[in-house]
Amino acid sequence: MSEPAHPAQSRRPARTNATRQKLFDASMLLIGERGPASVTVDEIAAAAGVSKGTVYYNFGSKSEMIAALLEHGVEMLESRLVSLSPAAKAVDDLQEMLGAMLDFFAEYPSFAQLLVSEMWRTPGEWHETLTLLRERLVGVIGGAVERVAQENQVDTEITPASVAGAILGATFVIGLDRLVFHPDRSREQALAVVMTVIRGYLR
Amino acid sequence: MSEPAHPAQSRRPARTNATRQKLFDASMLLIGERGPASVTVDEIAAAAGVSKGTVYYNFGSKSEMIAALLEHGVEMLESRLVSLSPAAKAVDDLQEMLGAMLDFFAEYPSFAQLLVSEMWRTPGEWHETLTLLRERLVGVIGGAVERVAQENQVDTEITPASVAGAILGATFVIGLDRLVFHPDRSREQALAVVMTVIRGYLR
DNA sequence: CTACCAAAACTGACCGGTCAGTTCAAATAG
DNA sequence: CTATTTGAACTGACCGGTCAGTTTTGGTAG
Repeated sequence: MSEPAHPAQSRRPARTNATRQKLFDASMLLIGERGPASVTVDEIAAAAGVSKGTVYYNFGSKSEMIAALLEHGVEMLESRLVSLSPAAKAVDDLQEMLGAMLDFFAEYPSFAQLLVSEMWRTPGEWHETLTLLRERLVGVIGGAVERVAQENQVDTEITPASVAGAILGATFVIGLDRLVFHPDRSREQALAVVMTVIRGYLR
Repeated sequence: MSEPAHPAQSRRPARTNATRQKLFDASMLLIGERGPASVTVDEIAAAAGVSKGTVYYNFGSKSEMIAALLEHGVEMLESRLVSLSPAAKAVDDLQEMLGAMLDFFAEYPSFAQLLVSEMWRTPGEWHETLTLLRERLVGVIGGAVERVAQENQVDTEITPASVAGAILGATFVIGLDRLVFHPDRSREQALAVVMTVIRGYLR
C-alpha cells in the first residue's frame, strides 16, 4: 500500500523528475491542442511513454496535474523575464521583456493556447491558480512599466497596473495571432505591434 | 425515417427560431463557463427547457450546434458594429466601435470567453469556421483603421491589417480582464486602455 | 564485489459511471 | 395535414480513478 503521498518537490528521487518532465512535455502539447477536457489521461501517459498509474502516482488527479503544468510553465516564463540583462533605458528594458515573451510563446505555443483558454474562465477549475499566476506576471511587467513611467512623460489617466495587464494580454493574442494566422510575420513586426501599446502610453 | 434534413435557415418555420434562440442562450452560458467538451447535450437541452431530441432535430450534432452558436454570436456583434452612426473624425468612429465591442462582451461574457478559448486552437474542431469569422471582424475593424490612416499621420512600418488584428485581440483580453479581474474598472477606463493602441499607431 | 533488502517508482488490467448519438411512438402546434 | 417537439429507452464507446503486483534504486552488510 504505502500511501503514494506525492514526493516532496524538495527531494530529488532520481527518476521522478525525468518522469515529470516527460509528462509536462506530453501534456502541454496535447492539452494545448485539444483542451484539458478532451485529452484523456491514457493519451497523455502513452505520449509520455509512461503508464497511466504513474500519472496518478506523481500527481493525485488529472486536475492537479494540469494545475502543476500551469505553474511549471509560468515559472519558466517568469524566470526568463527576471533574468534579462537590464538596458540603459526603461523602454528598451520593457521591449526586451516583451520580446522574450514572444519567444517563449513561439517556443511553447501549446502552453500559450492553454493559458488564454483558461485564464478568464469563471468559474473555472484552475481559476485560483491562474489568478495567482497572472498576478505574478503582471507584477513583473508592472515593475518595468513603472520604471518607464518614472523616466518618461506618460498618460496619468491610466494606471501602470492596467497598462501591464493590457500589455500581457496583448502580447498573448499578438503572439498567438502570429503563430496561427500570420506565420509569415517576423518577430520584429510582432514586437513593433506590441510596443504600440507602450507608445500610446507615452505622452 | 423521414431524414430530419435540417430546416433551411432561409425558411422561418415559426417555433423553430424560438427554439434555436433558447438553445443559443442556454448553450452560450454553459459552454462559455465550462468549455465545449465539458458540457453535455442533456445539460444544454435541460437548461434551454427543450428535449434532447430537439437538439438533434434542429442541429445534426453537438459539434454543428456549437459551430452555429459561434456564427450566430459573431453575426450579432458584426451587425452592431456596422450599424453604428458614423462620427466626424475617423478616430472617434473607431473609438465608438471599440466601445460597442466592450459593451457586447459585457453583455455576453460567456461568448467572449468561448471565442478566446477556441480562436487560436490548432488543430481545432471549429478552426475553419473561426478563421472565417475572425476575418469578418478584422475586416470591419480594418476598414475603420484605414480611414484613420487616411486622416492622420500614422506609423507606416505597421500595416493597418496587423493593427486591426491587435486591436481585436486587445479588446478581447481587456474586456475579459475587466469582467474577471477588475469588475471595479469602468467602461471608460477600459476603453481608454484599448485606445492606447491607436494612440501608439498615430505619429 | 556481491548478496540482500526496503522503499520508491511504476505498471496495466479492471471497474463503475458517463455521455454522444440514435430511435421512435405519441403529443402538439400552425 | 404537416412540421415540430417530446420523452424515454437504449447502445456502445470511452474515461477517470484504483490497486495488487512488479521492477528499479540506492544503500548496507558480509
